Amino acid sequence: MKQANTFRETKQRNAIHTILDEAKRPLSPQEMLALADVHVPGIGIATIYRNIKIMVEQGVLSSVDIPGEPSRFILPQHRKTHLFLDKESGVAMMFDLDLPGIKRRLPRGMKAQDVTLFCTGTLQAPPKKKKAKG
Amino acid sequence: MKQANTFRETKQRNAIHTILDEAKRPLSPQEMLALADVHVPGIGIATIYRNIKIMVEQGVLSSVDIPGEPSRFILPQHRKTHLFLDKESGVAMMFDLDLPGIKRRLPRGMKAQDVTLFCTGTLQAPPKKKKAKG
DNA sequence: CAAAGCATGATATTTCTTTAACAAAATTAA
DNA sequence: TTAATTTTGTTAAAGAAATATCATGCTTTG
Repeated sequence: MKQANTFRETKQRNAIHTILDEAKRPLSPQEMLALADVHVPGIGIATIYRNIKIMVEQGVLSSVDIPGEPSRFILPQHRKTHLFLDKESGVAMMFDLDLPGIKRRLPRGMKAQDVTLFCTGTLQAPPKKKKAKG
Repeated sequence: MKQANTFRETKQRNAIHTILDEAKRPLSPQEMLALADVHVPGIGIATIYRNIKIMVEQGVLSSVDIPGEPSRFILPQHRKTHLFLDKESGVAMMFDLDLPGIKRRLPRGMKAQDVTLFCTGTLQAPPKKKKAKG
């Protein structure tokens, strides 16, 4: 019998979702490939792109554009307003920060819909979290 | 006698500089082609890219990266800190705006070298300037 | 104004990111 | 477990931006 078009659960698809959930930051397709490869050795770049496309259409993934860089992707629940990019490592992070009345402070004629900070510099490694009973 | 490697003055090169000087905003190579073509009909895209490269090396031009867009270029004397992009028209503008102590307000671990606002929305046409005796 | 050599325009090529094609493998429903 | 259908990995190919090539045209210098 012919089935309706439905999505299947695969190791690869689960791995892609897992690494995005754990990263909590925007990942490039290449970063996703490297991280997913730990869970599913041999996973191919086409699988990454294929699932990015599908997940974005489903609304499970959201894209993040960065100046002069390929797009990154993040789970919507991890998305924040502003961006920080460590240009050495290519690691991108998002963060929130209130900029009160920022839209009203723009020059005449600039009616902004979105306003985000884009910062570049160096990311210091956060102190290791102590595990309970660790 | 063999000449030292020197730069020559051409219609094309002058036109490229002129349009950048008049625009006072970041232009994409395609925008530059269209605008320069008014001054020098038939100018080719290769000439645009060639001169962009040369002028950037000379420090006469400075590049401006925009998320999800090809690079724009601006004369250094027109460069400002922040960016506004009209996504409809593709027109980019720069502006200054003080964000006091912004670097100190970033989350722990983010040591920023550069902090710029990136705004998208709609650009309203500025009111026409009246010329003296106009 | 003539020779030397840089610049131009048209086009081919490169580079990088993303998508397509397809046989084989994996998943699902019965 | 079987049969149907989706997914995967490999590899080719598409798209877009930027660069290289090269015959011809311009600038410059003497």
